[in-house]
Amino acid sequence: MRIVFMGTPVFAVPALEALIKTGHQVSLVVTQPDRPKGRGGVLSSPPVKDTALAYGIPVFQPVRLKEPESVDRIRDAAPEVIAVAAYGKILPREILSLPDNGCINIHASLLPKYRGAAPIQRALFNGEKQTGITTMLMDEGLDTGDILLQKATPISDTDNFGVLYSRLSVMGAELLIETLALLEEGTLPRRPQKHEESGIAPPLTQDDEKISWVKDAKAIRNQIRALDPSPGARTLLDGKLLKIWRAKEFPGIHQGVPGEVVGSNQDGIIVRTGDGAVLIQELQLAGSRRLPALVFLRGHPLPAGTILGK
RNA sequence: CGCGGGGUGGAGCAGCAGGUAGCUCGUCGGGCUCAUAACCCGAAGGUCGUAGGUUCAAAUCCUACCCCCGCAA
Repeated sequence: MRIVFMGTPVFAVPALEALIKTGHQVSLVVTQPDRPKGRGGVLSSPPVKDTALAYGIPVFQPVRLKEPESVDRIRDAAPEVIAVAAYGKILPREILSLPDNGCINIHASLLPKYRGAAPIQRALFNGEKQTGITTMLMDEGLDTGDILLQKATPISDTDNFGVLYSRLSVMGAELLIETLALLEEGTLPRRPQKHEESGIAPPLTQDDEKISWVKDAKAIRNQIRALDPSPGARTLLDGKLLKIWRAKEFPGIHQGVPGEVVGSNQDGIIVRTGDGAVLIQELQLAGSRRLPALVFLRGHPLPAGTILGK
């Protein structure tokens, strides 16, 4: 089919590549404008743009989608369907109504749960046992469109944000291809969401990154892995920023107050929480790199009684 | 020129009011132990990111550059 693809971060790259390799005609790639990134604010292009250019596909980076010029540019690409993956903006009605077959979005959750910007992180935060990918026919709401296809994946103990993100990214690409195949066959199912069962996955804030040691061990551990490898769960050591990258629950500890280092073993540093304890296995002090706990301890002794978070 | 921290033996750190470097771990050799991620004794290993400069003398002061990292966007 002739397709306009809209997407921005690395999550969307496998989907774009899958479209190309499956033989669809991607006539235009729409992505966010280049933005200053990182130290020094160097202008950098979205991953999807780099991919599109590598395949010689025209790229369009509108500041405002609603502008008539933006709409015209996309209309000129004559899409039979618009495929959207983590584009980063709500699509206005003008765009939604352009293709005959509508706009199909890849969303990284089993809708109607976890609508919104951070479905993967929120699912991890909440300790979900599974999540998945939904393709849906977009409407003007926030991830409220009719569901086309869904595919679930279990969340394992070793999954963190990075791992789950890339897994879902690939799953999303596969499900998009499948969705388009059924669309072409005319056998694509479609069902409205059960809105009464919906839930929102709002973007992460700095508060979400801060570890509250009075929470229970399981919640803290889930928070830590929801933020690995970016942006990291943070606490303080001696007033300095300390990021905790990897931890697990450590049962059998009853002494100490929340946030107190109660000891260490060959596997990590044991910290008391509001309920139970966690074993910190990987961490990073501001200015330094992330280190396995034991290596960290060589240069930064953490005697029992040290209180994290201040 | 967005703000800031840092580059020291294999690893993580200290030393930085200037006088050729120290700690923990690891490595190698030896000892002790039923045993050990334990302990004891000994050893190897560093042109202190790079290039200049100041000085009788620089890891320690100055300049430029490279690289790593945190924040903010």
